Amino acid sequence: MSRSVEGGLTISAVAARTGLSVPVLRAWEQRHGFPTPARLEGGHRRYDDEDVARIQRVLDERRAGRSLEAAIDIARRSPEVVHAPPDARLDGTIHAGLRRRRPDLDVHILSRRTMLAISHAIEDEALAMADRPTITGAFQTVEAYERALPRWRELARSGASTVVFADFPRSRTHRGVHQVKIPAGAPLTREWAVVCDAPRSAAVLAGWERADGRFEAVWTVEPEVVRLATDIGRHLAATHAPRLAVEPSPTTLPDATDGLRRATAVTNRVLAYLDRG
Amino acid sequence: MSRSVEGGLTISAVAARTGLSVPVLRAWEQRHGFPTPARLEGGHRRYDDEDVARIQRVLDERRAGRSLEAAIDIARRSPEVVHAPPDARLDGTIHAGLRRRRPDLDVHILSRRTMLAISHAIEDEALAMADRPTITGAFQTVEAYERALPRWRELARSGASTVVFADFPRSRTHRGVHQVKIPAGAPLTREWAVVCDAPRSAAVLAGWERADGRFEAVWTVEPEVVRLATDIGRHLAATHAPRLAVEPSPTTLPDATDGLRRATAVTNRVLAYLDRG
DNA sequence: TTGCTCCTCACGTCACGTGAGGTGGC
DNA sequence: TTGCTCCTCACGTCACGTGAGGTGGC
Repeated sequence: MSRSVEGGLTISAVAARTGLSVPVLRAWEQRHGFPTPARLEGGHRRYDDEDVARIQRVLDERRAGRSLEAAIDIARRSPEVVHAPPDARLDGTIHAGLRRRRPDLDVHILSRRTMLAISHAIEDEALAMADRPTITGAFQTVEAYERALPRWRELARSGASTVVFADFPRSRTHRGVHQVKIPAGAPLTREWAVVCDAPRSAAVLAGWERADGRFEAVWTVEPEVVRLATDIGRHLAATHAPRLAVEPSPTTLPDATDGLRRATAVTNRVLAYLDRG
Repeated sequence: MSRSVEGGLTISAVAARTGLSVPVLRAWEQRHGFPTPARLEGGHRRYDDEDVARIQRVLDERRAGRSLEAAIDIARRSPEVVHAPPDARLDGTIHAGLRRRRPDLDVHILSRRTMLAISHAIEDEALAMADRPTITGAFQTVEAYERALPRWRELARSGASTVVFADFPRSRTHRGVHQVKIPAGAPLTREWAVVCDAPRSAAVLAGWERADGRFEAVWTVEPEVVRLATDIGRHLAATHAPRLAVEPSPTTLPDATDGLRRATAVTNRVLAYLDRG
């Protein structure tokens, strides 16, 4: 667990947080050239958080029956997550936090109507799968939250943990929902986000409202991004409402192999909503 | 290659068409219980086309670095493809052929506007990936085809093979595009379909127009379904224009592991079109 | 009948984690 | 100094394909 003066992680620190043994880390490097940590002058390895994230990815793929070689190949190609320390000014919203760490995500300009369709699609999918999702929502105003309330009551009932942001008069936990008050003028006043983090129904939509009323948004079902969004939401809740006992993020990552089904399912729900309205 | 009187495939026939050896087929069955062919009274195995399709799926997953056990698990869970002989009356359109063989596909009622958005999204993705797609399109009328012509010229240039159905005056191959004349009154006069079959940009949309002007449609990026749609398209072309020298379907299946990226990419393109219009 | 298929037993190779054993930097 | 890390060499197990060897149904 010790961090060296130079800021890198020792091999035993990486072993501890990945569950691998020290010899395995060395064997992987020798046999597959992965990971390739920095070296001190004396030859000692120093890993960074990026290495750890990629190792976790390898372990996910191995659990899904992939050979070590194939899993490493996939982890190597997976986009880089920027590990920056949380910064209240830079990560004021889920959207901003995602974009800062995942510059590869495509951003889309979406109308309010489309935002609503995607939000409903994600919520429906979570309700349909009923796999105890960890739910996060950013609503701008209490009125917006109240319009969503019937659905969100149901979500909270079926879910493991629910956090919502809006301009509540004060932060509190009500009927199992952690309501976080957005301070006046905070970036969160412009955020519209829905995050569902569960093994079989993971999806995230996060956007901010521009002056013209349209939204700059990202959405995806990638497990790593969904988890990142959940983490950012937890962090924001802890910042703005430190006294709420918000549960930590789930320990297991959503199922990557199920992503195709989820993406198609969510999309079809979105299309149905847009086509109907 | 020999089919027995009972209609099943012998072990050597299956070996020949999958590329596996006969001992391997027996070893898989003994060690993993897959496949489990029917047995003649004397104990000889008899496989069916479904077994062959699932074996192909296992081989795809193995190529993607999956262990034999994991690959078999996936193939076991993959939905059944109904192997029915092609029937001109029942498979008069790509949509009908897909639904007959894949009853598990979700059907959606979509407006003309949404159909157009999905079609454009699939075409854009094929152009963006530029991985020599095999393209199939059903346009109802020559006017509809002509509206799409600029895009489809470009698709045909970048693609390996292009087939389009419309009420052309006659079937012919023009500038590398196989134009198939739809006979008056054929079910194809109501079909709207776009199929892009390529390793990294596979997707299919297939719908038929109802009396109210809306479409009953399926869309997906699943490799097996895309390939099925291409096959049905080839078969329809051969039926309606036997003299055109239409190339056979590609030999390699689209990349299953890339499905998530494709699904998200196509969806985002669809949303962009819908939001814009 | 010929050639195919049945079965069991066993082997060979490769992937991958683990451990020993002696060394030097942190 | 203590404990950690370095390295190489090697082993053990498991997954998986292949082959032999004798048999009986197609």
